[in-house]
Amino acid sequence: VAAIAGVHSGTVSRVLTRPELVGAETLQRVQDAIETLQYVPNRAARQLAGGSTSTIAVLVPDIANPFFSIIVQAARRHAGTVGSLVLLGEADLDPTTELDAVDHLARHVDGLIVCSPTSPTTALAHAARGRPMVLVNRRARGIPSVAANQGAIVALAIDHLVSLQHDRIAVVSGPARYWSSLRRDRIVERQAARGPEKLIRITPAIPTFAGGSALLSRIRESGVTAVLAFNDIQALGILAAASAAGHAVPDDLSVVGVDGLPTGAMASPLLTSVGVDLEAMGQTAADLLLARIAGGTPADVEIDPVLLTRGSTAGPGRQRQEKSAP
Amino acid sequence: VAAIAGVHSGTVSRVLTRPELVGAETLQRVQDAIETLQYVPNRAARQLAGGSTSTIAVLVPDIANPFFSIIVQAARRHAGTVGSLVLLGEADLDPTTELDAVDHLARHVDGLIVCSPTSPTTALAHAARGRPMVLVNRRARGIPSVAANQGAIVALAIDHLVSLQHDRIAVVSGPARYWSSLRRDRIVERQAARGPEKLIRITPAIPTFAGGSALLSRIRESGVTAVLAFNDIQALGILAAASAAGHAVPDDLSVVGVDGLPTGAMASPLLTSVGVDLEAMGQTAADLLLARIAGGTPADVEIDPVLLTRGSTAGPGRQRQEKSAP
DNA sequence: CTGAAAGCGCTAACAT
DNA sequence: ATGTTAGCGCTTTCAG
Repeated sequence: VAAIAGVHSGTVSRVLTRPELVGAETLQRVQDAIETLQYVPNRAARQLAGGSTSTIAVLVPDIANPFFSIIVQAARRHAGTVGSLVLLGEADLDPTTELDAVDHLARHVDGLIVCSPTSPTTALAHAARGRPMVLVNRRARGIPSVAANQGAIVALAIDHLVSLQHDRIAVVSGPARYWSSLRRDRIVERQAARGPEKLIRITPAIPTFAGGSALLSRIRESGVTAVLAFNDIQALGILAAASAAGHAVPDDLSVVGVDGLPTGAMASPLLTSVGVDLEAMGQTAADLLLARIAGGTPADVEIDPVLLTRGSTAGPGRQRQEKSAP
Repeated sequence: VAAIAGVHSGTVSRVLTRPELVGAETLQRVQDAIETLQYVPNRAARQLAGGSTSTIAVLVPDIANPFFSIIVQAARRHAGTVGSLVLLGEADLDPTTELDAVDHLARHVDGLIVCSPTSPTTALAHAARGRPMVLVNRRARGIPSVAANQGAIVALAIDHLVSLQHDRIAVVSGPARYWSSLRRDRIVERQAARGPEKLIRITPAIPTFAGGSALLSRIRESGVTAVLAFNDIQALGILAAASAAGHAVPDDLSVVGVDGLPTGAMASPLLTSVGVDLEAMGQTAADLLLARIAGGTPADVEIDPVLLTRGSTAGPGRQRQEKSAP
């Protein structure tokens, strides 16, 4: 490129990184050469010379989980629009693996997005070696983050159930490892002390399909007419167990999930869920990271959920009423 | 490292890449130094100097699709065991995007795994710039590949339905862009000419939930008692539409999916499916690629499916019989 | 078997 | 505004 544009390689570099420092005519000539040569700069050389790698890392606990794969997709797409590649890391919900992964990935990228981290924030920051980082589903001072508004999630779900006349509602906790889970717990606790409805906390529970299924008996024993699961997958487990046990949903039991995953709309009955815009989360995370890499100041974004009213919720005791009606 | 082990940097490099060329005592000394310093070589410098990047790329049409996210997970894990990082690419089911992605990714990796490619093989190979590549769900001469055994998938599904006494079966095609879809079409065609059962081909069809739902009327009109969908998601769409239309599954209609995705086990009724071990596919793809990078010869692996008999299939006309019983 | 030296392609200071 | 120079951290000849 330098040769055919008749300039020095240093000038080509400037055209690529700080075009405002280059004369208009030269700029044009170099850009033409780049175009005709289909020239693409070498990232390895760039990184080595102290420039940017145009690569970010996205670290998730489990890429096979649709919750994360949707976030990764959105983040990758957004990063791609500015020419960044993405390195994918997995942490397996293990703090040590997570720190190792951050430490390892940080060496090769301009910045990283860490989803649902389980290690202490300080350890994370240390492992990132000063690289810009944004946290998804966790807030920490000094580090930009994007998280679902847990307060609104609980409020939307409980309000919906209460408006349906439920007054005893089971609320299932999530893994203690997740900040979002802990935060939701606190909110539920506060709400339990305040609202007229009775909130029965169910914990510990595993937020998987099997974990949800295993919960059914405890839910029934607690005498509730409705349950707010930790997430959609767990809610589907409850749904399946209920149907297997001959309990009608929503007539005997209303079930509300969280996240609004596509799979919830494939169940029967269709799962009522508090939907979180995961694409927005992923895209926002990428946005925040790119801004931070560009030297911007950290920001914390909260994603507001929306209620997806579907078939798994209804008023309590509909069946009982029908049965007692002669 | 070179300093504290008292050797030249070139020797450190040899220890890392071809330890057999180094004296036993020196080797030990350098390895100790590496250990105490927690030294990790710089990939950018390595690549620049002509060495390996210890990075591979995995390209999928859509990472939010569980089919691919499971493959990616398995491939990434396997690559991770030998210290390789993975760059994630998405092709959006568009041949041009796909070629661009391959071309772009190939510059930065030791090799690539391309899942369900839609571009011509020669174009793919060209875009890969001579980098080792393995294809998933597509066979091409000269390029290693791993694919599900489509013949066995069709055989398993049809045999199952025939053994249940179905003799008119709808078979739904997949996207013409997919090699696997075309291949399955050919196999179905051959089977249609041979078997005693009547196979009604339904095409074109979109392998999504909505695509499946939209198919219900055509399926009913064809007068079949069972349907083999292109994949699980589409099958779930058929299931949902059937239930919405008041048709009982499996009594009025048996439905068989393909892939054995977890979500199929969360539906109601549980989806009968021809399961493909996607983890094995991902791991095998990584295996083949690493072997190829190491200079091995290309190989083609076929993954054999297993039938997951669940609730969405039964003998035909069960309901009719019951109704005509009295 | 190991040290020495060249250079991968780029960026960032410095010089003009 | 552009050319020049000196590396970035490694691998790879080539000597010894």
